[in-house]
Amino acid sequence: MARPPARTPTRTVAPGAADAVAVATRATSVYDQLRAGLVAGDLEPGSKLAIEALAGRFDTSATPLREALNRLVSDGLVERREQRGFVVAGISADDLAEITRTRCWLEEIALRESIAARSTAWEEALVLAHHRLARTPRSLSDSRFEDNPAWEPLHRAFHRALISGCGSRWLLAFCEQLADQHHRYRRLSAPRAFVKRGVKSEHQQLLKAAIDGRTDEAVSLLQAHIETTARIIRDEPGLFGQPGI
Amino acid sequence: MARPPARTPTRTVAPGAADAVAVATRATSVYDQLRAGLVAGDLEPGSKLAIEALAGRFDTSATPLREALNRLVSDGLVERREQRGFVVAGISADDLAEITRTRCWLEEIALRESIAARSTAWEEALVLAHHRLARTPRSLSDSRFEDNPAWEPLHRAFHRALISGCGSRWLLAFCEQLADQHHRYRRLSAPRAFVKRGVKSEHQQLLKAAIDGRTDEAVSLLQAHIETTARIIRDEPGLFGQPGI
DNA sequence: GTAGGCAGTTTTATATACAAAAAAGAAAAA
DNA sequence: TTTTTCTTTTTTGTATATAAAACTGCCTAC
Repeated sequence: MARPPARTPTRTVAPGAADAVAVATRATSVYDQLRAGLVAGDLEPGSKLAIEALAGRFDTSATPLREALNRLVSDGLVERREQRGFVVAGISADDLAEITRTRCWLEEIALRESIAARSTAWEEALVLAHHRLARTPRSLSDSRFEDNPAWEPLHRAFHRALISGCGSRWLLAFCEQLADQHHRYRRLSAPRAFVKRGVKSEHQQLLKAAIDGRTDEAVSLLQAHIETTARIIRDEPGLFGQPGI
Repeated sequence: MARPPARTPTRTVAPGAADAVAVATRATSVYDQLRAGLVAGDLEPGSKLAIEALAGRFDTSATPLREALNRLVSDGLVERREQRGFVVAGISADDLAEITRTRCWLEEIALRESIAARSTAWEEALVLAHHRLARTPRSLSDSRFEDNPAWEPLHRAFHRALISGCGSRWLLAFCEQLADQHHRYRRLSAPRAFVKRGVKSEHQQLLKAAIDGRTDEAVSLLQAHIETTARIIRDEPGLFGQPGI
């Protein structure tokens, strides 16, 4: 499921105000870490998530670990096998296609609504997010691809900014969930593949179209952006089923 | 969140096949029961979900109960207050409006895709679902409204059948989640209000339009259906904030 | 050689025990 | 009376212990 629209901010530590916000609970901390690892594709799909082993790894006990795993099931990152524990969610070409299609549908609506309701604050936040993304190199090295860990969060922030004005926390949560899924597929497919396309220019055009209120064009660009990424993942040899023998 | 697309069937008991399906775990059983109660509006929004009390009520211990609550948070039916336990998810006019809007958006897509991809199997399942719904009275009594518990599951099944051909388990899961939310609002607003409108005829028209492939018309009818229900809930006096004093 | 079954081991799911944080209440100060 | 501070109680969150289910490997029967 998508986790529900974040009524409670995900932040777990007080920002420094007088009114102390509760400190992160152990289950939440494990959830965050495991989630990050799953989205980053660190764990192989279908592999077992043994309670004891993980409890040791995160220096905690079974109870908070099970809670974290239960939450991750709702995120679609973990599968629960009743009486048989938990495994990392599986992947398939079909699933990727469904995620892609659904994401295109949902982000189209969200983007249209965002643009229709556009405000100065939204535009400014968008420009800012784009600026931060644009000045951050995708790769740490010029000659070969070496993932810049700072890039992805900014990329996500830009896409979030695009649709943030849609007026539905539910829709935003759904989009976020689908984006997480996409991200996982991307990381699983080619952890170190070099991006050959002009992602930078794609973002640039998208920004302009959105700001200028050219809705249809912005939507086309966004969908093309999503679909291109998905295609690259899909065509990666050896990701699904039989490796490219 | 939406819970993820149901890869594992929600059914928890073997359907009778030779290959025994794992029996429901305690956490799952509690989850199912609590969920039913929440969706049925049995618990007041914002009220505390005390672990001990609930554990006693369901004749189990804290661990499975906490797991169930964690899952319900992802469904948006329960809120987690870090270090302060769990409460029944709150309601508000704004939230209802967002749910309604989002549901209209998503079900429009799902219905369009379903109709575009329509098959004999889909049509027949739809007709069947409608037949079962149509022959089931909304109220057990003719003179005054007395909820017929058999009606709602059939209603849900009909709506699910409408969009079931959309080709995205993700989208279906999102729609399901939003429908659950709507259902909860409906039950909270007027547990015993008499329905004055021609729901039956609305369904009839919707069925015809869908089967005949009149997509735009079917979408309009579906959205009107959703919005009418939402309006009735919203206008119910005393649901949100200050009661209608 | 393969299928079926039976002990032993491992792992899951649940119950219980315990530490720490929050809530409630009582007493003192403004 | 209202506010504040300190204790007491309650409840949450976590660790550990235990029962039950699933896996493993070996043995037997066909």
